Amino acid sequence: MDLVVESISGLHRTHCCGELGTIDTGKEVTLMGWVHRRRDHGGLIFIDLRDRSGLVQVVCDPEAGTAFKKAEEVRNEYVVAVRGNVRLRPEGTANPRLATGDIEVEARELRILNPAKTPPFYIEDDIAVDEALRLRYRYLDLRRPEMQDIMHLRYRTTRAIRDFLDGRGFWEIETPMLTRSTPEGARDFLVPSRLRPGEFFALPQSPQLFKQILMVAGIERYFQIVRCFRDEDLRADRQPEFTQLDMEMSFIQREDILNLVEELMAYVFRETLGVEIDLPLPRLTYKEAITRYGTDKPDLRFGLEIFDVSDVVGGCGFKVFADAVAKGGVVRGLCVPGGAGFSRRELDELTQQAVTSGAKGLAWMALAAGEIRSPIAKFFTGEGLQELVARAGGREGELLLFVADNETVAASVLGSLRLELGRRLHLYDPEQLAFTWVTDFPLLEYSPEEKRYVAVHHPFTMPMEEDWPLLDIEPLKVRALAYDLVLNGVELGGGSIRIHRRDIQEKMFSLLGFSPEEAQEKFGFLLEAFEYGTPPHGGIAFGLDRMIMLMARRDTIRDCIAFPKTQSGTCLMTAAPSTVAPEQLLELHLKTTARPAGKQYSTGKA
RNA sequence: GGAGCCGUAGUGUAGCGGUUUAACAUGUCGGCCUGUCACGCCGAAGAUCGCGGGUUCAAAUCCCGUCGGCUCCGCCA
Repeated sequence: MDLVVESISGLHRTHCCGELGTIDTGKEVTLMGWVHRRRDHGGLIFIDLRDRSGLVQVVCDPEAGTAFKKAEEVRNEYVVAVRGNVRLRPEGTANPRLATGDIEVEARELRILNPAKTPPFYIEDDIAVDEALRLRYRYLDLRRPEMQDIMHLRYRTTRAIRDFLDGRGFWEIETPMLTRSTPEGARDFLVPSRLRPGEFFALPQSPQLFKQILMVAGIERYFQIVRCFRDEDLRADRQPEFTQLDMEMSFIQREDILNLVEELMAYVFRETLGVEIDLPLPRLTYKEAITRYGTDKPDLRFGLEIFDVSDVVGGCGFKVFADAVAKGGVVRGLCVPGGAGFSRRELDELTQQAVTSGAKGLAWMALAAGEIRSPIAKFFTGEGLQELVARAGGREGELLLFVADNETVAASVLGSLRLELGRRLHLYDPEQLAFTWVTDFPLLEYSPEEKRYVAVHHPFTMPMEEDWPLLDIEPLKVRALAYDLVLNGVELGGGSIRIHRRDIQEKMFSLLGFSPEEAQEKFGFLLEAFEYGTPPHGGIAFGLDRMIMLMARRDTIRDCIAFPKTQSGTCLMTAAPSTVAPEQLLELHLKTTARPAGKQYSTGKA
């Protein structure tokens, strides 16, 4: 029998598959969806019909006539309409693993609305399939329930954000996608102007300048859920286009923003996940975070804090430690529970990781029963050893790890070891949500490449008032009114109180090495706006994709974006980017110096 | 720009110099089957081992290059 594709006409969907239950017994329903699976018993055919809401079993009996005939033709992922009656399943055939497992739909009419090719992978959760294939066939990947759940979670999250902010008097305002390239920050994506030969727009890295100008404009409370673009290399949690929740408020101070954001987070997590977040959220200063956790985005799901023994090893017999302290560095370490039992190989791996992240070496002491095993124990007196162990807080069965270096290196090495050990030793509950604020970031850091100071946050960040006197003396010691929100070791977002005073802004530019002319050239429109009555203001921006990633417990934001790019910045479904017709380039007054050679985006198979 | 891992029927894997006509599972196709739900049973088809070059009597297997995917460093105010 030739496959007959039929019209939807005359049929109206009455229910969704997943919402049917025993309460619907006896009703005539019309369902539309995809054939999830077909079980053909020769004289009886079962079809699991799937739509966005779930699955329901459809039974086709030979007595149903043409419906049975058509059920024989149907294959996986065919799009069909079924009209029939809901009935309780016969005694003993209910399926408790299926939400609709107590009932089934007895097909009276079956229409094949569209056939389908056999998909390259299963349309179900937990598939083990090459991600490239999923991206090539993203529309099939997105049919899988777990992906639909994430897309739905994302929608529910943005809806909750809008609800909350609307209730707090925020207005959502759109800002341009075609804007001006600005210095500082990431590499811009450029868009050539056809009407202005040789000139370019840039896609926004964030709406930063526009939202500040909206404050000058008297909007007072602005937010936007907005696409941002940064032409930098990709990571599991970084895409060239990503979505920010961007906010800005006038007439507020830091506390106002932190409090508001905490309530926002509590609201969103309650509404979407049903999770209660304890407020207020913990706060760490940047300095505390670096000292205790070795990073400015600490994972507070577990302790394993860094200790400092610099003052007790100053004059010790172990030259590596003593020299580090003498040169103004530090000796810090970790006290690893259960680590005394680590094998030689495990210690080598940790050492390797320490070296990879910048350490010159890793010293260790295993606090075994009644003895201390350590290659460096011999450099210490018995008393010195006791003091060291005591200061590290080491107890029997534990392993002490030491890094001696300058403060920056020691922090980053121990920070990465801490994370690795946390993972290895299962020191935390993966289900836990540990938020923390990190505040008081430095205003500036020195860039050896550019041989000048650069803004840690951005050039419009307000220095803390009590540090203003340091601006001229020790700029690197100036703290900023900048803050990050961190969740489980992931930077969710960051913001600052902005400079609204001209004199401070000028000081900032001069510290960054901009002459007044350069500042005018680069940010003139903003500076001009600031001359017309700028309210004190500040704001914050969140990476929505990362937030969804953590809420959905995924390892990459690619799973939280409907159509993401690969690590090399391409789209495997559309094969973007691509070459364009020579006429297009001509219109844009462009000539390329390169020609992409033998580009191939298929997965290698036809 | 750099480091590492991966690439074998549609899919997931095995094979890692020679008893291989490249194996297994699953999917696909055909037949049988009236209570299955990862249905079952029988049968069949399906792979230029990502691509190019080299070493060798002999390469899926070793080497080099290249393309693609992933992780990380640099980069990401």
